[in-house]
Amino acid sequence: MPPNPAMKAPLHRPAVPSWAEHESQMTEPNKLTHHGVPDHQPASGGIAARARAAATPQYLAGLNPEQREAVETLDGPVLVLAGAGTGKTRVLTCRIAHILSQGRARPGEILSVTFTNKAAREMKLRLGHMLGQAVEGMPWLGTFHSIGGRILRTHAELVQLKSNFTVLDVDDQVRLLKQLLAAENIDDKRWPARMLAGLIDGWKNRGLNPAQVPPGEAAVFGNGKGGKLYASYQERLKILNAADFGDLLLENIRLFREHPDVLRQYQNRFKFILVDEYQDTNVAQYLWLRLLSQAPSKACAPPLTSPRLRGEVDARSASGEGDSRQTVLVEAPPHPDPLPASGAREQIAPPGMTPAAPPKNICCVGDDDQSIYGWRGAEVDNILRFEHDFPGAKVIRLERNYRSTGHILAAASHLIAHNEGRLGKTLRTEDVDGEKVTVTGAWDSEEEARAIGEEIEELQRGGHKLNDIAILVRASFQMREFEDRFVTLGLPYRVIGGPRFYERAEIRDALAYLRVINSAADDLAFERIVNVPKRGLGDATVQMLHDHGRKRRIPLFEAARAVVETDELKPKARGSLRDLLASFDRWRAQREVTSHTELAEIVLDESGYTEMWQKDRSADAAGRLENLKELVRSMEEFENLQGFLEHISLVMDREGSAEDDAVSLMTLHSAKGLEFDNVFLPGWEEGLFPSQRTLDEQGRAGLEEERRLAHVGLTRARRRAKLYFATNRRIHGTWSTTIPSRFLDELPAHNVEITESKGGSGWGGASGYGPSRFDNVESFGSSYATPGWQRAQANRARGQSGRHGQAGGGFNESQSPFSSRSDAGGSSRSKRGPMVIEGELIAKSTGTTSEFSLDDRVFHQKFGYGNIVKIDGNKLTIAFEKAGEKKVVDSFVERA
DNA sequence: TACTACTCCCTTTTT
DNA sequence: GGGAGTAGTA
Repeated sequence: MPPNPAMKAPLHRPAVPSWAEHESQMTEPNKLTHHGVPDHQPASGGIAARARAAATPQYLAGLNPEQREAVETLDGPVLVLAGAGTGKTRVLTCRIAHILSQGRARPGEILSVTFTNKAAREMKLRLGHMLGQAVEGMPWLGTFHSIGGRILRTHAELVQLKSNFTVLDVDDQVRLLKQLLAAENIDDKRWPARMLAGLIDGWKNRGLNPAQVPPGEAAVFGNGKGGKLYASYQERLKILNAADFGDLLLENIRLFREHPDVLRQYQNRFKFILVDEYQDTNVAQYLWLRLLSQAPSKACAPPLTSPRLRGEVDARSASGEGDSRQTVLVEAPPHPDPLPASGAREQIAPPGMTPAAPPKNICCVGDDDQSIYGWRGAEVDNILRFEHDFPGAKVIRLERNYRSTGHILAAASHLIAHNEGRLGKTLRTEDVDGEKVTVTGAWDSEEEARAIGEEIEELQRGGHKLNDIAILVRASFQMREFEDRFVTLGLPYRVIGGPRFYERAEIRDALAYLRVINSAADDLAFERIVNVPKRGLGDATVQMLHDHGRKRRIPLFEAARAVVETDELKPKARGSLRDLLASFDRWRAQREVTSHTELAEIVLDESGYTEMWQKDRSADAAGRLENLKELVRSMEEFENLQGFLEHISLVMDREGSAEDDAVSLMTLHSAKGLEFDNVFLPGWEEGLFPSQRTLDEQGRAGLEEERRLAHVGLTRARRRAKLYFATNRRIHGTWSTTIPSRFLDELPAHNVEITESKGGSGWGGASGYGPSRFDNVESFGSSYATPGWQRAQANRARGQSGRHGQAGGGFNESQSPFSSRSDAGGSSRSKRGPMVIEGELIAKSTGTTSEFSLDDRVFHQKFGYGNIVKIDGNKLTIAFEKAGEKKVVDSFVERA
């Protein structure tokens, strides 16, 4: 099964100016007529124009008045406050269609930015439906980072980079910082590189280069060396011809500031700017947008040499004078930071900006109530003060919700109304009231998972698709319990989020090989793979190469070349290093004559990398090999190695296949933008949700962000929203008693139903929900009628489990599908059911004997390889090489 | 150099 | 409870 079918289609192609050829066609009026977009006469008023006005174009037909206004208001700044489920993406795409069909701009003149590749892809897809192939020609529709990166590559020399610069991922970043810490003799125990990476990232998010970081802030790290480290990190990046994610924007801003002519070029190009999820923009993104959204300089002084504008930028980006922070617009929450909360913001957008340089046709779409990324630098403030920043802005509110039923919407609205820092929208629906939002208490988190599992099976029995069901958790550690439970039930599920494809070790290793081939100066890549697979080139060797490299100011690869000519290394190390260098020389030569995909295969093969995983006995080795194949496959999308590498780190992401019917399990954060008929929201407890840590660190602002998160969670639901809280939860390994979340109390009683859970024991009346006993337990028992049982049977027949064929089913005595006899209601929660009963059940239920025999070697998705030590019907006892001895039903293993 | 044993810490996550 | 990362030893 292809683990990742979605990967093939949506990868960006290298930014070839494919539109150039098409652009001329765009001037022909009728080019867009097919696919429903009406023809137009460019700008030539008269009869045609009136005719056009009379006939409502098809793409406008389905819009409500507010949406339509948002689409048709093309001139001047527009802020669209689009509540959850009000048709935000639709407005954005229609607006683009409108601009094009009105002949107001060509595709290459529209800048349209999103945060995620997924959102960009979605927009391209929808535009594709509206306009036909024309979207191929939306070259400037993409994420902030990919567009920033693209601009940066075109002008790389101006910011001391080469156009083939590498984009570093967090891992590379940390490794580089570790080296710098070592060079400065800073104890990386006390001052972890990861922390510094976080700080630098934060500074970059705020648009601060090393010189602009307020001294006080820079000093908190490494005994005052934080600023210096940031500076030397930036220097190192230039030497390595590399940029990190933050640089893609920050260096772009620098480019624009230092080269007004370049800026002007882009200002001239972009006639229209559209921004998705504006509430999530950080300061750097704001600055970047501000620069681009100035009218080109013909009417006024070049924007960035204008003292006023420079003042703005500097104020915004805190030039170290101490007055560095933007004030929080709507009533500053208690802030630990003692910075003066004065009018820094006031200088940012002096009202006088407009007359000389009217802002562009910029349209930002967002929802302040869905701002949930404050902790990583997003400034809700940006959206809260849009009208101030863009004088004359038109604000359009989309409040008609087309997603959820009345009760759900009322609950969500009532909840979010407890926030003070908001622009205020009231979502309304014409839908029926539907079912009330339910709140259910469970004795502990295990029982919560059991109860939700039950409800899901109930829904399934009622004909609901698993694809229409989602469980949204606050923190990812909550997922395990559900996974365990679903494995037990044999309920198919998929985890959304988690490590991205290109973050996986095997993918990064493979990429590192290719990076070294592409650029011998890529020290970080070289270091990553020099001893992977093991070649006897350990720390000592690498350290020596570093010393050499530093001394002579040459990259590690060159240093290695020099060192093998000496006898500084032991013969063994020297030999294997020489082999490695020779391999790279060979691969580089082959690059000229073979395709990049072929080359990748050759490299993975000859380096021994594939072999390393083939020999690996751990359970995920097979998946890793599969991922490597997928990587090679995905390379076909690109023209050459260079193009592939340029885009891979920005654009590669993983989409679980939506083909199989499965329950979705994800965090609330990753649920933003999605919707499901049935949404389960477990873990509504004080400390977990709202998160205690957020409360401690961010005070009321944090609480409000948590509340927005709750709002996001609720508004994901179309028909049913089911909240849960547990009285006892295991946090960091220890059980602690919890109280229901304050958010539950903030829900309107009228729209909420407190359901008596079916089992478990009391959660005190602390929340006002009253005591309840969970004593009706039998429903959790193993019933042959449950979908779970039937699925288990089916799985057995098919010989696979529910999770994308990845993490396997299988169980040991603590998580057997048949041992789930709840002993809830008591405080003693013995996890394991009586084995004897289990055995009987299995013997009775399956009746078959195993096709395996003693001592067979088998493979299990979750536990890896092992040998069968005991057979009991279809139940095998297997001694796994890594996981130890487990009891597993035979259908979960295959012969190795 | 490589493997094991111990310690530490423990939201959220995109690019 | 467990994963990751480090220190210590074969």
